[in-house]
Amino acid sequence: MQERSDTDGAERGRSVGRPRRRATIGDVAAQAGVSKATVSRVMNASRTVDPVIAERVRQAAADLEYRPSAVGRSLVLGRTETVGVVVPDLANPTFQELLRALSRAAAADDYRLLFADSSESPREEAILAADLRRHCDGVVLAAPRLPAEELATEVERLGPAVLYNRPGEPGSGAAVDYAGGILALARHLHELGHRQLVFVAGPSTSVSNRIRLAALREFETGHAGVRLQVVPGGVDFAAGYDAAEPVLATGATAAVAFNDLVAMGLLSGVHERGVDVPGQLAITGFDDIPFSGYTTPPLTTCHTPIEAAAHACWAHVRALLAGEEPPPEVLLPVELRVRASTGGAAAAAG
Amino acid sequence: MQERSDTDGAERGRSVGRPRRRATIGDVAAQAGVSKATVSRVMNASRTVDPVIAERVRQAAADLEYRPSAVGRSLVLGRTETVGVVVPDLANPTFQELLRALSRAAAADDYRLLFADSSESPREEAILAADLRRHCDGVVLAAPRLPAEELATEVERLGPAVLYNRPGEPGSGAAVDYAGGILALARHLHELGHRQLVFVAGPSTSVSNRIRLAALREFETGHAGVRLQVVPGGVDFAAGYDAAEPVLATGATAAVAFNDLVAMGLLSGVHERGVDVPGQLAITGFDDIPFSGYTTPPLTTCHTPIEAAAHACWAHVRALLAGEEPPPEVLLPVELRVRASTGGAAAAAG
DNA sequence: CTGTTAGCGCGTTCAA
DNA sequence: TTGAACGCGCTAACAG
Repeated sequence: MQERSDTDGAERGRSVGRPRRRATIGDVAAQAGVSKATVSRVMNASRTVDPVIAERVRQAAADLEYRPSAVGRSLVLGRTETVGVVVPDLANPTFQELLRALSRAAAADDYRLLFADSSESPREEAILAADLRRHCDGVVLAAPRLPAEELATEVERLGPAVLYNRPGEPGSGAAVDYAGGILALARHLHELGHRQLVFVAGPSTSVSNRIRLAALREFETGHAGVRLQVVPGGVDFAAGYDAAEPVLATGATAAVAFNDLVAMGLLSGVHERGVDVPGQLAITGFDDIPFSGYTTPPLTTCHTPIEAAAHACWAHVRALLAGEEPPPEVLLPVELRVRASTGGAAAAAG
Repeated sequence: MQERSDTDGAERGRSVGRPRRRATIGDVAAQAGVSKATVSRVMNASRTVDPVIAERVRQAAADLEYRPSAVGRSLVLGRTETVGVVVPDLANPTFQELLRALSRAAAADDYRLLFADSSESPREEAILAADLRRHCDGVVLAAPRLPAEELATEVERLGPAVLYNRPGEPGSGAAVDYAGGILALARHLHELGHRQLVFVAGPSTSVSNRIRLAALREFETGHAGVRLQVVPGGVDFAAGYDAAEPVLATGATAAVAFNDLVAMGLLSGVHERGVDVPGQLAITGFDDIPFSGYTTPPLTTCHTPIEAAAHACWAHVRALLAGEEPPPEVLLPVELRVRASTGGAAAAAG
């Protein structure tokens, strides 16, 4: 009656803890009656081994549930077959897609990915990258927030390092054509008759934010009658939501948001204030995240080919790891997606 | 004039390729005029070392840009301080949040995460988990799709392995209370007068799908007059969108979707057919992903505490790695979020 | 075709 | 307090 449930505890411990030592190559060698070198050859599918012995080794490995240690292998080979990835914010669907696509590309070459999220902090970014790098063969820095000179130093120090969305900087693998995309959006709004524009900015640490802003300023100077104002924003839904009041205060008829998340937040914020979109305010986003087609109204935005970006970055990584000359930076073309948040579809039809 | 741009090529190669060998502990030892053991002690902040010598070592390390190799360290320590994570589909915001939170929890303990996406394939899942496991100290399997027996075998084989959303199975670290959540949704719909329900199912490989369905069936038997139908769905937006026709064909007045993504797709699909939500069809989701509050109408759903899930799973991992008895499985409470897609808010007010 | 040997980079005994 | 020696698990040279 007062017997403690030792059985339970033991069973549970056994099934989860597995205190028993994992088999090593030596154990398998002993069990199969061969040398470690032979086991190694069998495990690496070297053809220069007697089929009978090979089978014996495989049997021993199976019996002992032998799993070659990647650490031992990495040490002698001098490579881990692992690459690190640092993103500024995994909450952004853009970086999710990048991570996913990168992971698949890496897997196709029998590589794995170490992951880290810097939470938009440039300091964290450098620290995380250096930490990951110690454990793997190279790193991909997605839209790093570090200033150009520091970043160049980091890239140099890190060794194989590839940048995404840092066009023109050393180590750049691929970058979205933000200038082209923003110009397409601006032209689209201009054609619809908008002259008072407001840019809901991203973080000042974001290079792509500066590119967007510069493109808009250029558009402003190049088109008489166009006036551009700027309100601070951020990277996420909340930033856009909070920008609703400042945006409306500018009196602009069209808002260009840093990205789709900001645009969606702005949409929500102005809706609550009874503002009609696109009637009183047209809104555009950037990225064409999966949800942007299903807001109310659906969002006019720029589609960015993330999968192509991931493949370009991986090709760059792969070349560096192979000691080859990396391919030139890829400038990823964007595609305007006109939806109802600018009333563009109706205008185009009419 | 015809001079080739060798300078360019060389500079580029230098800044990216870094052919020169990375410094090892031996190099630092030689440079500082001490033994490798002393360098090791300094790098690991052992207090038993002369401050003057320690400083000399640090200087040498800085000069040589020495980065201790994690591989060498892992080999001798017998641990990598890395843990693997396998998710069925990173396109789902739920798993993004889990990965993010898990990553932060791991980082707090100076661990890193290896990442893999199984694309909903049970086979891939086992392969990826085994592969990751060779490179690290343990794995977290998020909502694995493997059947119970095979999964139990895998968990046993993998060694430190923790499951998310496989309640009651060996290795389970945390699981969302889907039964409780689905019942809350069903009761909510029942109170609003709905009797004809339709469940837009998830993948048959998903245990949490079976839990949802079982809970709904139980609700059906326990409440006279309630009729439950089931249509096949899936995990994403497209699955919900494609289910619009079958759902409408059932004649049900309320649809319970597998998750928020499916609910959003369904919403979009029935909208296109001119169906009023919630007037002609009430719709509920599950997970309360960030976008669910901003659809039109906003989605009634169940909020799941992903961060708590991640922390529970990490606590489990941490205990296993320390050789301690893991904490008991955590059943994560869900919270009903009533929004306009069921008209619940208005009904509650009226 | 197989075994022996050496060593990848590091932390940790044990002596001095 | 420091250094020499050893070994973690594995693969690559070389010899047989």
